[in-house]
Amino acid sequence: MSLEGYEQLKLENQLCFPLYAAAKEVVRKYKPYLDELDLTYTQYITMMVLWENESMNVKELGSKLYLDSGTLTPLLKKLESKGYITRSRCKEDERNLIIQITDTGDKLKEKAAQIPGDMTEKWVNISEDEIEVMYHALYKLLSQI
Amino acid sequence: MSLEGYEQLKLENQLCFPLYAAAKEVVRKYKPYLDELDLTYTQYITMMVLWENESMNVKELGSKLYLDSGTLTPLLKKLESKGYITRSRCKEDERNLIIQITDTGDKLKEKAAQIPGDMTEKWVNISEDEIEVMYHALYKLLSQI
DNA sequence: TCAAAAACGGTTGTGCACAATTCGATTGTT
DNA sequence: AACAATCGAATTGTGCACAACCGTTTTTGA
Repeated sequence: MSLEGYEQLKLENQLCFPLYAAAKEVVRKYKPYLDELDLTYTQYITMMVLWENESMNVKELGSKLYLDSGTLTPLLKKLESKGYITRSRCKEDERNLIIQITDTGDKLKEKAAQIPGDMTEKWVNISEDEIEVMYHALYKLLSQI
Repeated sequence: MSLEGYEQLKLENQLCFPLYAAAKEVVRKYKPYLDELDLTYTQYITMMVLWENESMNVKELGSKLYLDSGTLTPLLKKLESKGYITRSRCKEDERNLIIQITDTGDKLKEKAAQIPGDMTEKWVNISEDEIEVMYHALYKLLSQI
């Protein structure tokens, strides 16, 4: 151990590290619930966008999810093979791939509806105020990209 | 679109999603700085633990980083091949693998020392109070695992 | 004492993430 | 009309993350 100092390089003095670790842990907590829907977390948030918008192209989906085609292309092919969505080229502009939710995919919404409630029960000890502050700070951070 | 409702299933009503997305974006912001050290973000936080503790086994490292051997084993082999650490079995208990930082690895600390400062400049618009609240809420969340 | 259990790290397989590049379709400009 | 630039998605390659399982070493307890 060389002398002292370098306080700023300690894990405990970073905000970024608990952000990174907590995000992973929260995703992990979702797993048992999502297993029942045969969805991963990333597939789940993709379905969330599609439950609100029956039809979107990959670009729009990516901008809402902060994901690019390198992540979405294989993921969407998996959702298609599960029968939850369809993938088809746009007639007016063949560059666009139109993602549409199927009836099967839409029905999943009913089973998924209880998940957010089950999950918030896990955020014990974290007050409404804290959640509010975090929500706004995180979106501020996301807006700066 | 089936009727209305399902408010809880909207992306914008989730705390988990901005947490997941912001964590990724922050890691991405580190990349240009870490490229200069030939480190990825996960390798960087691993080195941070080792800059504070010259010698640790994989288990201890994992519990500090919230990572398991499936992630750490290949990562540590890469750090070894870069010459930043050494890997050797513990004589007293052959089950343990001792990770030790090398002189080269320790020197990296000097170059890394400016990164936290460079990064905090990017958290513009987020107040000290908000950072404080987030820090404690995230660790509360991590403690509940 | 000695077999069962636990601990530790490694391996395998799946699924993201993301940078960089490629490819075909479309648009803008001359 | 022609062609360069742009756009949207796909592809390639690297590096996590994590569950599930395995092999070896150590500890435990009947």
